[in-house]
Amino acid sequence: MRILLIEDNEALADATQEYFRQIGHPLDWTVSVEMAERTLSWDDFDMLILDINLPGRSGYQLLQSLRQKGRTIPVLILTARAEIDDRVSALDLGADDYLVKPVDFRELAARCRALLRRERGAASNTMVCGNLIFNLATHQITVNNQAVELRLRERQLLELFLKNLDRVLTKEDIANKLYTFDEANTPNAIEQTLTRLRKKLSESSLHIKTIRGLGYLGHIDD
Amino acid sequence: MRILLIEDNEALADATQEYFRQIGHPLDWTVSVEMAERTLSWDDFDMLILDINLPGRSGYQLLQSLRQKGRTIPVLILTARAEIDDRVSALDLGADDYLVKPVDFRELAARCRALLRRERGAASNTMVCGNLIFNLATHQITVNNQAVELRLRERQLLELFLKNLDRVLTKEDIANKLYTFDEANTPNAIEQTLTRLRKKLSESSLHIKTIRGLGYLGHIDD
DNA sequence: TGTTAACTGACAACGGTCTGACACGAGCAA
DNA sequence: TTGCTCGTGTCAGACCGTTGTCAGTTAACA
Repeated sequence: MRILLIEDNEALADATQEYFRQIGHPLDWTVSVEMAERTLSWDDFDMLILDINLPGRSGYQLLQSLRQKGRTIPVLILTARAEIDDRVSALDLGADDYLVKPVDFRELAARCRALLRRERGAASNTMVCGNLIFNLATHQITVNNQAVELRLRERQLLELFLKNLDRVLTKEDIANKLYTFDEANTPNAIEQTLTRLRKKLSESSLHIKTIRGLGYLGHIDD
Repeated sequence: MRILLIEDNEALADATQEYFRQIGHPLDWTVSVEMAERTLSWDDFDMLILDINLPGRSGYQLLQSLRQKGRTIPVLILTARAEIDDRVSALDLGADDYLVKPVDFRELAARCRALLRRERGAASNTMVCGNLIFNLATHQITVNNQAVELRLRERQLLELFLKNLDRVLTKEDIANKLYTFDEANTPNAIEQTLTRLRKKLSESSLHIKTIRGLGYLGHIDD
């Protein structure tokens, strides 16, 4: 669940990054449309938070060019109050939502969750896998109706496997989703987190299988 | 899926080789254009990563001569920031992509994957042969909708035969695709892997026929 | 039928993965 | 500041699966 923030105000960007880190969504940050385009050309994000007023090319131009290329990635626009009439054109250009500054981070996070949920085509905020229930909004996880306490990394990993059931995820895939650019780690960090997650989910019907030399496969197993 | 790196900086080459090994793409390395040409004349690679600034003949010359010979192999150029204006001419000369040093390995790997995918005919992410389906995205293989578990080498071999249906592959061809220089093996390693693959695919319509003294031929057979 | 290539069961070695122990930094309280 | 706790990454050694080798057998072709 990686998010890219395109925002030239460093203080705001820092605060946003920090908030999203705390709630468990790694968020990368670029200051300009040019940098964002470069990043998007090779890395894979689940959504964009895009400031409209940027030095150089404006956020609109980025949005427009993305949609012209047929990319459907969810985009949430940030706009200052003075630019509020822009919202119509923002939505017309293919933004999925917009938010007026100053932003309340909790609202921003909630709207992101909503967009990501819509993307998945899921109506509810919970993911279910056999006896395991994961509430994305409250971060509560239960196995057989018993609460299970997961740490941030474990939760991220679980969410990733639940979203990709019956699909092989390479360590690289996982690293790309869990870590931002400046958090490069040894592959062992993932193994370690996985060990911890497996231990905590030993009673659940989610089984994460190792495929040696390739990666991991999450599937239901009862 | 073999990649050749042409780079005179040993530290960088080592690190790249190590990273690619970890993500499962063996990578061979030569330090000069001359060596690369010799290697390319007798061995078969799926893509090149080419540094521009090399002692002796420059990377451009290699690229140019390859394209003049009509070779369409994907080439990704590495260039130092000072040479950034070169990118136009690099792309003009027939490079498929370029990257400015210092390189982020994840970006390098992602761009390589993108090129290889494009090469392979991006659209379809699955290869089908009768009742056998090989999903390149999820790495899952099914025969009659039953999952089949293959090991790394078996998967590589299967992919090779699927890409070369109705074409004879010599053992040497196969060795060239599966092994890097420093993994030289007896021909028996391939026979052994093939035995294992055939056993696991006994129910499938892919049949790998032995052509004594020549090699192997993969074809549909139902 | 003899010769040679290919096949395959058994086994060992290598290397990827797992996991306990520890290090380190952030957050917090005294 | 100091000291404590907690989360998470690193390290190193154990573990164990995959894969190459060996050797004996089978099949192909002259």
